[in-house]
Amino acid sequence: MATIRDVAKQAGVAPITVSRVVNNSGYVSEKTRARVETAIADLGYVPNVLARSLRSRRTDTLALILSDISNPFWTTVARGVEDAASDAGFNVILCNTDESEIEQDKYLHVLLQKQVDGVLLVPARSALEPIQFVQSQDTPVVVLDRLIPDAQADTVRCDSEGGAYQLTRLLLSLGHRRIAVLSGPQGVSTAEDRVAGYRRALTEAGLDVDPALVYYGQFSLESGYTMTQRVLAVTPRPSGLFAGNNFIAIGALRALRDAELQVPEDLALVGFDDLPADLVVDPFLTVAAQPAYEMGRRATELLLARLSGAAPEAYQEVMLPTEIIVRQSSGQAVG
Amino acid sequence: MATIRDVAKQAGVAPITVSRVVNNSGYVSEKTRARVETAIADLGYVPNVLARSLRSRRTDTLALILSDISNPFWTTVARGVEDAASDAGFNVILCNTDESEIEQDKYLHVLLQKQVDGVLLVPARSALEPIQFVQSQDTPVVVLDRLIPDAQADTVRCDSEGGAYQLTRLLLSLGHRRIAVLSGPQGVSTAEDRVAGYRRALTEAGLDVDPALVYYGQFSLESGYTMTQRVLAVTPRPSGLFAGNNFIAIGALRALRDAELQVPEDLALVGFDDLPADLVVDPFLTVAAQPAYEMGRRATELLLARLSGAAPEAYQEVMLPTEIIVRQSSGQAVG
DNA sequence: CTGTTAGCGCGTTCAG
DNA sequence: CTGAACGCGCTAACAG
Repeated sequence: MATIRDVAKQAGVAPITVSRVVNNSGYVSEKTRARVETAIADLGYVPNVLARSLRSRRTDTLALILSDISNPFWTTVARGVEDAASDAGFNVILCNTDESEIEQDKYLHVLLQKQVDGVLLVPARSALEPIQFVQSQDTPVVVLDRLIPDAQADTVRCDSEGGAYQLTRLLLSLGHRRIAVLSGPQGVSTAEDRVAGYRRALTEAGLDVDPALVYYGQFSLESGYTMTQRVLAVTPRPSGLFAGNNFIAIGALRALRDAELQVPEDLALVGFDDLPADLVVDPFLTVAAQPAYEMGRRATELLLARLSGAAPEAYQEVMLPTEIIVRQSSGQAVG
Repeated sequence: MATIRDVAKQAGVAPITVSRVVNNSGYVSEKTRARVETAIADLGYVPNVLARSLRSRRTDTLALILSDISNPFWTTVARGVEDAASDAGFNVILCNTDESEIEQDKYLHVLLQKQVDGVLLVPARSALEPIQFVQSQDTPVVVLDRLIPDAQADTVRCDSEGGAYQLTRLLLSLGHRRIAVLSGPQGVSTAEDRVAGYRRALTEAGLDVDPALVYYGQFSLESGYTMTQRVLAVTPRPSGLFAGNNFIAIGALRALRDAELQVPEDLALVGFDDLPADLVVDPFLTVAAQPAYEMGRRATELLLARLSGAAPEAYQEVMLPTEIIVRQSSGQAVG
């Protein structure tokens, strides 16, 4: 609980000299530096960054707001953010919204109160206001993973539409004609884009989109389970299933197992987002994998560039490609 | 970027009055309150908690230092911490050490500089110094998941020894006589306790502990894979395998699959730490599950009790039980 | 190379 | 019920 003044007194110098030693700023002779360092060690001095930040007007802290860190996709994104921030000497505060705008806005408020230098936001919904609120406090934002139409902000995301298109094309090329899509919430761009890609692939193939085969729900296991049960009740039953994220895919697999249906024999399944190698013994889901770590890194680098003034004037829109990984769950060509 | 003074001026009151409105402290007449609130809204005023904390000497922030948030066990612990903290109006800063003492000590330093009110520490190694350092800054610590001998600090952990004992007994009761254990790093109490429980079960059953069947490594998939390969090279080959955590278990499963061995037909497998329902389609591992969420909650509640002075004088040592969940991987009785 | 002055934005203390 | 003065711990700006 020693302050900079205690150290200064002990070393027989002015507080600012201690500050220079601690921060490696300005000139300090070797001799005084040594004296100061001894005093610091003797007193067990730990600088108070609150006071530092209050004065310097920077906290070297970024905020990362996302839906749910327990989803391995977000865990990986967060690691990318953390690593990039850490390389630049920044800390990261992480907040889970569970897709709730209310939670999101609460967190934004708290974080701005904490004077974070920048915000990485995975928006719960496509609303402009939260972005504008952050910007009104002179704090830069990067929108991550999702698109907010008309937002004047940097964006880093993946090509959901394109990935969905390719996955659907894959099923079509294997001979499937009735394909259902189980997506996330309406109002979330990734959920909508994945349905859009699905539609484009079907339309291009000259097929009609059957509304009974298009589902919006949550990006959760429970929702995947329920939507799958509803799909299975449709006649004629589809032969292909496209899950809008990894949790929906797991929910679908359970529902299919409980209905005693085999994948891919009875139904072909493809999904968005791979599961990390650490978590699965035997990867067998065919997926459109997003470069989660890279997304986190890129977004953070962009934010840091804004902070340092190194970024170009115009807002950047970074779109990363997905990678289709074909495994067993999509099966072989049918009938 | 409006300050409390700007608001005061706009509302025609003193800054302290604004402070009273914002913090709901002291008396303010309805009329002035309304005027102040209008001014706050007009100016988009956001209080600066750095200044607040500097003055009040509390940040309402806790630190959580653990090995690796991408392990679902820790994700769940973190959720318990987050929820308990949030209920009490506290924020949590999370840091990953990857089991490195150097990283851990770096983070401790940063966190104390940030003036966190308390620390939840999953210690990378059984050293006293880090604990003492935190305490020297008048900051309370709760040691989480692991034991540090002689540490004068609250502790919340699970009964690793007991869980390991029961898992090993289970394998013994199924007729296995040669059982290998794949554990985490030496110097980490959970890794050592799990080996200790294994030893006790064998000894009690009148069996010798074959040193060739006891492995210390990392709590990682890679390590689990490698250790399993080494186990498989031992003659006579063991018929039972005890994995010291969930990642080691997954690594073991892969190694066994690559060696074209069936679980449980060729080898029975049991492990520590369950995988959350969200992540597995078909749980089949027999495990000693730890109440991860509960651990996080209890530890946080204890820390908060210390902060508020509500905790008893003496340091608490909370030990939670594990739950044995028998599934397919342990197989039926043999021989 | 070192020091002085001043003030970051807020809340505690004490006075009205 | 409201306000003035002061200082939390630190560093920017400006000397010397």
